[in-house]
Amino acid sequence: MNGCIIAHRNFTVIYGLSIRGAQEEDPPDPQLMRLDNMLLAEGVSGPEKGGGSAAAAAAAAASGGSSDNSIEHSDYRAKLTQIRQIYHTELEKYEQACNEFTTHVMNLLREQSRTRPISPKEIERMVGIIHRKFSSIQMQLKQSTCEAVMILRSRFLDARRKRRNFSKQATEILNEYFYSHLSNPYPSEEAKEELAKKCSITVSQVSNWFGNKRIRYKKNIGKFQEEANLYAAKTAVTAAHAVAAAVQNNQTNSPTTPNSDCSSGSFNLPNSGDMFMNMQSLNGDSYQGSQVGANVQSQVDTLRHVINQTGGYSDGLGANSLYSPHNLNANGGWQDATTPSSVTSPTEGPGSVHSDTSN
DNA sequence: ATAAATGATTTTCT
DNA sequence: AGAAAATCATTTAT
Repeated sequence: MNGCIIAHRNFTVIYGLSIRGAQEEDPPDPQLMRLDNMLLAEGVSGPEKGGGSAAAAAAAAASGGSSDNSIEHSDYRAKLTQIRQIYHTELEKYEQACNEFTTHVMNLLREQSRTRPISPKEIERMVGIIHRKFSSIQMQLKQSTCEAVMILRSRFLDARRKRRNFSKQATEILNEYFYSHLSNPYPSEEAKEELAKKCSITVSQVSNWFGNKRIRYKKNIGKFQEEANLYAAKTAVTAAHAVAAAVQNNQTNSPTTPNSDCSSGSFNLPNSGDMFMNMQSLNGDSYQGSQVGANVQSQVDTLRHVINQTGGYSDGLGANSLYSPHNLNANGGWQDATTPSSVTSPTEGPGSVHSDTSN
């Protein structure tokens, strides 16, 4: 009666068009087909799997110690076999009841046929009605079984339920990368692999982390200022060295370093982009131009925090870190530093600014 | 015990 | 495909 199909749309998507049955039902009910496919795929309605239940039960009953993966998996399998048993016994019961009922009705009709002529059409019609009724009951059984299996799956297979925080050093590494690439915190696939290796997590976990970090940083920048300063200071030394080296290398012609007053937060990406282009143009040799630009850009990011921090100087008193969301454009997205916004399609403008996150 | 932080998933948008 | 946004379920801090 309820909508297990609606509640778990994923499964309908998964099982909707997978297995082509050898026998096609006359009424090709798509819902019934989905249920059948799913039950088959989950091993509920498939072959009986002889020692499956015994093995699972034994494994489950073996030891109740650590919360390891194998224990949970066996537990899952035990419950699945339990569901399957219930399903099969119920199905058998329904089948038996159906047969008994039909024979009963047939007997009744036969008795009546003595007093009244009964056409075979009528008998057929009655049988059809009975079968339809019982098949609808069967479908309800299948549906509730599907629901149970899905609940079981979500109970055991949802990674959200066994989430563990990353190690301290892993978050350290990730934060370092994030805040030193604050203007464009989108690590490439290679960078993601590198980070995953360093943190001993998977690449998709790195992607998850950056997705969460970006959205949460953007949503409440004030909450992350402390952290930003901390990690900027942490990489300050190396960043300073690198920038110094880069500047020295590029100062063959002394670009007079105008160093516009971008002290209190008006440090926008367009500036960085110009800087990058200038350097590229005056560098002469265009090789690795993008790389140098990116490096300098990241250094600028880290240095910005250092400047803000050292500018405050009074470390016990003011602590008024008041720099603005420099890296975010008006729409609330990170500005793309790599694509210099070519003139081809200026379709989007600063339309609606409704970003007032006051929680 | 409740709120905040956090990792993972799902949905929506591009 | 990949990211943003919303949401979920757990861990951690208060």
